[in-house]
Amino acid sequence: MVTLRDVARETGTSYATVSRALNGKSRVSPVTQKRVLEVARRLGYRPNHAGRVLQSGKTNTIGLILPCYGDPHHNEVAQTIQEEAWQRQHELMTVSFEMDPNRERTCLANMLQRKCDGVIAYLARLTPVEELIRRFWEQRLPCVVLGLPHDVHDTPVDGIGLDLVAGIEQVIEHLVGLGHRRIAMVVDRIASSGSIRDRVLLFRAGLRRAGMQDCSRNILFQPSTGDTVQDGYKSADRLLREYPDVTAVIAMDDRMAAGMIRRLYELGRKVPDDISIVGTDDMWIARTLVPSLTTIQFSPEKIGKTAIEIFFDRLDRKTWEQPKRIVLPTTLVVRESTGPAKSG
Amino acid sequence: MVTLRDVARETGTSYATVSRALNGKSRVSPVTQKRVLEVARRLGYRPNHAGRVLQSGKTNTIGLILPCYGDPHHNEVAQTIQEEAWQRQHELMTVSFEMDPNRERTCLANMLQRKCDGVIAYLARLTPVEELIRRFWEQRLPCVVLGLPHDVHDTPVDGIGLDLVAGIEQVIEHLVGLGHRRIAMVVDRIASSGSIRDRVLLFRAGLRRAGMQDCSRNILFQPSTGDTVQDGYKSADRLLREYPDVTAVIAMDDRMAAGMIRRLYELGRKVPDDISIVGTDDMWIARTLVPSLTTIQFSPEKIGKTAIEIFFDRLDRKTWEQPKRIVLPTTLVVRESTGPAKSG
DNA sequence: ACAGCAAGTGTAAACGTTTACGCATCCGTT
DNA sequence: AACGGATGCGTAAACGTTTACACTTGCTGT
Repeated sequence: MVTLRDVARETGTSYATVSRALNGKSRVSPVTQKRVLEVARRLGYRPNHAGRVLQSGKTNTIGLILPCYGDPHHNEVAQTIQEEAWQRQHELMTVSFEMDPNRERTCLANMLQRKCDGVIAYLARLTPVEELIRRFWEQRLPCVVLGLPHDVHDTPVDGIGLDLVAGIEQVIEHLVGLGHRRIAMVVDRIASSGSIRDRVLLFRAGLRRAGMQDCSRNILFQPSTGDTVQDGYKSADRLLREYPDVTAVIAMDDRMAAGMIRRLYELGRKVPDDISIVGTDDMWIARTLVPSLTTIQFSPEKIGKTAIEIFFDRLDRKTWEQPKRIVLPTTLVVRESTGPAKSG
Repeated sequence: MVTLRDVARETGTSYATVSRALNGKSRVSPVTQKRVLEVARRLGYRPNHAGRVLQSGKTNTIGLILPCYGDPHHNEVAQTIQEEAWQRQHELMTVSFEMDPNRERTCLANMLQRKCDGVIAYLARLTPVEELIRRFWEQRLPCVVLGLPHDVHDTPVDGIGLDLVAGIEQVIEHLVGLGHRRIAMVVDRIASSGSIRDRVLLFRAGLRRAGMQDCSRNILFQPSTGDTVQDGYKSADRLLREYPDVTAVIAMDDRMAAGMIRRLYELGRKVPDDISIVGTDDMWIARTLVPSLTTIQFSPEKIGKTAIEIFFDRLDRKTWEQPKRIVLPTTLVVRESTGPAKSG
């Protein structure tokens, strides 16, 4: 491994000068600088990250914590964040806890060891990691939680929520307008995102508000196999068996909807003629499926950009008085998978 | 920030003892250890990663470099790698260069600063980063390249390739057996994976071997929008216009195939009745689409596990004589998107 | 009773950087 | 001619760890 000292020896200067020449923050004579740069390149010098971090306290790295690789919506958010981070000369490093609460804790704890300057995270649930979250705040480390569930108004943490109230309201309105009266929601038992629990609650509230009874029975909990599509596939069978009179379904996300549509197709049920399906997240697949999916859209760009904004605001030590909470709007995108309720 | 010294002061010992107590590698009296652990917990001590790395030279982290978040196949591989890494007490940190050759270089260069113990990487092309790759080898840092293109037999690097020769052979055989004589391949102009170029070459060779003429015209290069599905969507229009007599298409990957199928559906063309489509990668979407996709399957588990195996083999300084190259088999999964060629 | 050994702990050095401080040197001004 | 300031660079300290080494105990075996 080539160090500053090696470069210094070869150049005939002190290693302080080499450091200065390479960083360009302090004054060095042009002649020396040129020589240093040349020697450094020739020797293949790379600054040691650990040494640099230890000294400067800055990693120039943002940690992104995801519940799983493979959620297209999260990936799109990651992409935006990556883009913004890159523009501000920061690196993005992503870790996934694969829906394992254990690993979720570990990931957060790891980040507290100063592996990065702060964190942006989708978390499954907040309460089990609240203590860790508090640490971030106390140590003045930026921590932005995405898809913030409603049950954590007291934890001191920045977050970006989604206006699910409005979103679900719109869906129900849309479906009711199409004549649907018996609507169900299909959900993974191990929810990938913290907001799933909220979705269930809000769905119930929405149904009640729309004047439908028997709301509590309208949630189909599908045991999770770890493969959301598969869960959707299986839930279609259960739906037909256990909720035979339902005419419209809201799926936890678009992957689940995709699995359901596939199974319904195999079983000879037509979407939306026999049953209407609404997805969530507006993943790329929603536009592509046949039929294309009616879905609740959250703008990944907006989420990513807002997250980065809050992050760098904190990083620049602006203020640490109050947690920032931003709620982003949702849009219902109507496509082919919803239609008039089957009469009868 | 709480350091070893803080804990030592509070415990009334030296910081060396604290370190020993916490790591448990050296002998400490049970009494002291217990007290140290308790104080450490009370103060909320977290070992500083940079300090630890600087001293020990070990990061216990594997770097995973991907061309983009959002490729489902890569994500599945990432998942397996994550799993294996976790079992061996290593963390996985993922970075994506979003198909930007510039960032690709930067990512690799960053990893050379010892941010992690080594790297597993999908690279777009090897030649532009060959110099960096060589550095890994020289510094005895594990570097496993996935989806290894065929043109880099001389670079000293470990790699896992896929038996595309056999894969494409099988596809052509399958299609020819169904009576197809005019087959095209559709490809992104900016290929996401290094092996795309190979796929094109091997496809041509395969056609030639199968006795078809005019092979050179059978590749449709679709300018990339960065959204592979969109590219597939657009390429369907071009295909019908520019290659009207083609009866079967091999798509660069399943997302592209999905886009094509969607567009063909909108244009009233039936798959596979009017045109057969073959995908690549066997992403989750392949099983879910209507019609489900005939596709070339690479086992993500196998790729991930093999990569990890090679990685840790290197890490334990076994041998550094020769690059390891492993070629994994491919399987053709026949589903609904291919059928008999339309006669006439 | 004393050598020898093991267990437990403290001291100090190292890992590779950045940067405050201080010392030369050089130039321009009086 | 002498002085002041700017410029360039070397010295040293610091960041938080781990660990080799040495030192004190207390114990065993002769």
